[in-house]
Order: sequence, then C-alpha cells, then structure tokens
Amino acid sequence: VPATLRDVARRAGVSVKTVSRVVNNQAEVSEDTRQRVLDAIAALGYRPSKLARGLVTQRTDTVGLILGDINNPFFPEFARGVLDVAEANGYDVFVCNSDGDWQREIRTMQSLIDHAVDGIIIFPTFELQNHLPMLAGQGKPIVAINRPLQYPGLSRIMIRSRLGARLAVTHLINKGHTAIGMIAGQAWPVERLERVQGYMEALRAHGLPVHREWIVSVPPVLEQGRQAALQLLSQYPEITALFTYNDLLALGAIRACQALGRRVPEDCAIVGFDNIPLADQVFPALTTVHVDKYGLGQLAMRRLIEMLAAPDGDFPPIHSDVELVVRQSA
Amino acid sequence: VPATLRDVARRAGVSVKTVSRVVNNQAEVSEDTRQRVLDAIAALGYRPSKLARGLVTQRTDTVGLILGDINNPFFPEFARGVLDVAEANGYDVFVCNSDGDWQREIRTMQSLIDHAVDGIIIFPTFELQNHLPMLAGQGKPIVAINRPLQYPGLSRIMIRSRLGARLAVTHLINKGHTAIGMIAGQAWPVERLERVQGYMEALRAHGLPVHREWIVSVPPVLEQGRQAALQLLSQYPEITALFTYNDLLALGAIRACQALGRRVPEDCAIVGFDNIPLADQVFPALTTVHVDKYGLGQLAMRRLIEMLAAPDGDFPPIHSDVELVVRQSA
DNA sequence: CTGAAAGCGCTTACAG
DNA sequence: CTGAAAGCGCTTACAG
Repeated sequence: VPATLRDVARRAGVSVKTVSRVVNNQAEVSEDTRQRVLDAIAALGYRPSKLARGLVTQRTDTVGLILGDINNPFFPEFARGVLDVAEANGYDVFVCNSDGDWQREIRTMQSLIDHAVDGIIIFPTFELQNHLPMLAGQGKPIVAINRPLQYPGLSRIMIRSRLGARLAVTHLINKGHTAIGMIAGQAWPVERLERVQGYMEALRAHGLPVHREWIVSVPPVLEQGRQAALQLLSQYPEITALFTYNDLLALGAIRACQALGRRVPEDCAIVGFDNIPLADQVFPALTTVHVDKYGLGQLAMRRLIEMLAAPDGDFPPIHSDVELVVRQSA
Repeated sequence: VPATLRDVARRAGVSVKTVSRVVNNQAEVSEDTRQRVLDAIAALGYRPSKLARGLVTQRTDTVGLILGDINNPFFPEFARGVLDVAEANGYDVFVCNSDGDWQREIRTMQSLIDHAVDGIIIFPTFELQNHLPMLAGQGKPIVAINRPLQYPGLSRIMIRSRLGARLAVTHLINKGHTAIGMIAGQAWPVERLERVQGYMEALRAHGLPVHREWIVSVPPVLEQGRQAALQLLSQYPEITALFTYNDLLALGAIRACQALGRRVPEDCAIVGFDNIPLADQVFPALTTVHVDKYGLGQLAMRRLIEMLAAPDGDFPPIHSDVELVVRQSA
C-alpha cells in the first residue's frame, strides 16, 4: 500500500500542508524542514496521486489524441510528434481512433472529458464541426488539424493541401501531360475538397480543361486506388497521368498500371500525397507531396501546452508547409 | 460548469446515495425514483467524474500501453488491436514509446501508475525484467509481450519467434541455399536470441555448418540493414541468401543487392520477419514470417481485462503462432 | 515559516 | 427501498 501525504507528514513531524508545499515547491519552507520532508518522501517512496490532485486542481497532466486510424501510415509519425513533446512536458496521452466516424468521435471526446483530460488534439471529421463548440464549451482547449473553425478555446493547424495539390499537378503538366485524372479521397470531405481544388487550379492556370468525369472519389486505401485507377484508365485510355489523394491510393494506381501493362511513369505518371515512410521503398519510388507529419504532431502538442498556459490567449492558426518530392513515378 | 451528483440529487429530490445507485445500477431502486433520477441526469447532462470515482474505487478504466516505437511499422497494428478491445470495454489507453530504453520504461511506468491506470501492457526490454516485479508489486496487473517472466500479477504473451526463424531458414535451404547469412537485430536481446537460435537450429537440422561471422547484429532499421548486407555480401561473396531479424532490415538488404548488382532472389534470396503492411508492396515483394500483430494486440488487452476481473486468477502464458509467407524475394 | 479546516465529486459500510 | 456520515488523497484560502 502506497504512502500518502499524511504518512509523509507524520514521519517528518510536520503538517500535511507543509509537505504539499515542498512537493509543489511553492512558498518558502525552511531548509531544515524541507530536508526532513524530502527524507521522509524518499524513505516512504511517496508519489503524489494525480487523481486526488486532479480532483481539486482540475488539471490531470493528461491529453487526448483522436486520429483517424493509427494504422494509416500517415498517423504514427504524427502521433510520435505529439507523444515526444507531451513526454518532455510531463503529459501522458490517451490515443484514440475515430475511423472518420463522427458519432464515435463524440463518444470518444466525451469519454476523454470524463477522464478530465486537460485538452484534446483531433483530426475532426466534417460532421463533427457542429458539435465541437459544445464540447469546447466544457472549457477544454482543443487543437484541430485541418478544419477551418474559429472560436475561443479552439486552435487550428492547417496543412497547405491545396498548394500541395497544385504543386503535384503542375509538375505533371510541366512533364508534358495534358490528360491528368484524379483519384480523390472520400473520408475527409474538406481535405478532399482542398486537394481537388488545387488540382483544378493547376489545370486552369495552364489553360487545360477540367473533365469532371476524370475525378473519381473512393475511400483512401490501396485496394480502392487499384480499382479506381483500373476503371479510370480503361474507360478513358487517353489519360496519361494520375494525381491521387494520398500515397496509399497511388500505390494502388501503380498496381493497376502493372495489371494493364502500362509502364510507370512512361505510359502513366503518378503523383501521390503525404510521403509516407515507404514511399521511397516501393517500385517505382513514389513522386509525392511531402507533409511534415512529425513536425505537425510536435506543433499541435506545443500549441496545446501554450493554450493551457494562457487560457485567454489569442492563438492564430498555424499553416504547415508542404513540398513536392520528385522520385520515379512521375 | 458541469453538474455533480449533488445537483442531480437535489433536482430529483432524493439523496446523493440514491443517485449513485442508479448511475451504477446497483441494488433495487423503485421504478418511480429511478425515472426521476434519470430525468434529472438527462436534464442536467450529468456525467460522473472518473477522477472522483477512481479516488475511492481505485479503478479508473484506463490502461497504459508501452511499446518500442509507434513509428516502427510493427506497432501500429498491435496498438490498434489493443485500442479496439479497450474501447469496446470502456477503457481509454495511454500510449507511450520506450525506444528500447529501460530507464525510460521505468519512468513511463511510474508516470502511468501515478495516473492510477488499472493495468499495463508492455514490450519490455531485457533490462527491465529486474525492475518489473517491483513495479508489479504496486498491484497493477501487467501483460508483457515476449519476455519469459513468471510471477503473480504478470501475464505473458509469447510470439513463436524461434519457430518463425526456423521456418524462414528451412525455406531457404529447401530452395537449395547452403550459404545463408543473417542480419540480426540489436535492440531487443531476447527476441534477437530467439531468432538467431531458430536460424542455427535450421542449419544444423540440415547438416549445414554455422558460420558465426555470417551473423551481423545492427539496430533493426532499414539503413542499417542496407549497410550490414553491403558489408556481409562484399566480405563473403559466397553467401547466396540472407535471413533478417525484421522486414525493415530485409528492405535494406534488397537495396544493398541492387547496389551490388545482385538480383533478388536469383543472386541473393532474402527472407524477412514480421510481415509489415507494405511487405507485399515493395519490389521484389518480401517473403517473410507473418506475425498476427493485430490479433496479438487484441489478445493482450483481453488478457488484461481478464486479470482485472480475477485478481487472483491463474493465467498461463499465451503463445502466438507465426506463418511463412512466400512471395518474390525468396 | 507553518498549520487546521473545508472541499474537490464520488463510493462504502452502516442504519433504518 | 432510501439516507446521513465518513473518507479516498490531495489543494486552497485563511490564520497566525
């Protein structure tokens, strides 16, 4: 049975309050007393209960991280960024998956709040945005990635996805492609919109027509990418290049090309998005838009800590840059 | 400001105890009273504080998960298994990385215990085992993956790594290889030992000599695999096949072969371990030993829940099977 | 520089 | 079927 503040106080021959003072080193305590208390703490192996402390201070040194799916190669790096900054600052973090389901997001946020987390970092779905203010009303600071929301207690970090899409498609155009299809995602509507807009902007900027039927939306996983590419390239054989919502879809598209006997990039160039860890390991190595996932995670957690330190502070959105990485597939 | 038990009691015109009873639906409460309480709860949006409850019951409905590195493609799938079972059973989970550093493991476990987690799931380093009993002494059930420890309060789940290594190397021998090198890991000594033993057993079982100098140990990441293979194949050009500690090292070895102008598998066959998600996406697709990472995670969390339900129960070790997956690289 | 009392929001015996 | 009291392990004003 672990020692309590009382036990320490008794052993050191001081009051509970005095022990509390040295544990949280607040106010002045005589050097002599302090040492006696410290000795008692060491002797008893005393550890303050975060539960008890949290009950009165409303701070638990915990945060919640809600992401789409830790299995999606985009997220582990992001999570690592969050976890590293959290650990360095004395926070433990609850990790949860939403799978893009807003009802599950709400249940999860509620559960985290029940545990009295200090704040939450989330990749919100589109539908969640109507519910976020209510949840934010609980007084918990929230950092939202990629959602153009704006109100007190919520801070946002935006990935420059539209820019990324423009870079990708412009690269294809510069390589001489004029018939460029797109395999768009389907799970995160706002993200999807951004990337589709970037795609269209690049085409228009070069006087190329937009063929709506060349844009197909599927869940952003490999197998769906394969099928979508198969369909697109069969139905519109004039297409010579593909821009995809993410790298997983791009990998699927490469498979489709192989099945169709189209060489990549000679017969069909492909550009992905995200630059997941193995993008440079596949064959052909993926040309893609790099997103600094680890840095983004760090940014998010640092921002949350800042918000915790200044509850009434003003926190402008942060925009995270992207970069085209040219490899073999385009 | 959120409602408390008291608020609910006041509104329903009953005592705090009665509200507590309906919240935890224990004992009999008259249907009439129960409904009044339920109405009050709904009206006030009351949510019980897990902190306050935990302080008295010593249960928080939280668990800690300590893994090597969420960025290592082995772990996200495992984590997903843990998280899914946890969520289905009302647990939230703290996720932490140890990077194979035992002092960090201890700090992390201590921090989790400070937060009063109900239990811990961990991939312990070799060095940690001396400290685990002490930590387990805190009365928290622990599920340890791949560590042959045995004492009350600790449950273990073992991956049949030695068997897996034997399968891999036997496959190479059956393909006609007699000069088989091994790139062993360096971070998790026990795991390493198991896989090296399996490698040697397979050789001996077929009357092949063990060349200790053909076994090289490096940190289990891609770049190290590349360098190790480069060195091994240059120094001992007679080697025609490589078995690696994990898939990351195997991917590195493939790179080395490409650099040396050796075709895979014709000039050098390669077998990895783990079957990470993109093992079938690389070129050549990796022949490897499949580990059911997701199932393992589920198993671990289920076991922890069982232990929580039966603190004095007897929990025999669980052995998780492996399977050779033959693709292109060997 | 130090301490006694109240309270954070629950549950647990103990009564009735 | 229902309730009053004590306590889980801390911190927060308030005194001295």
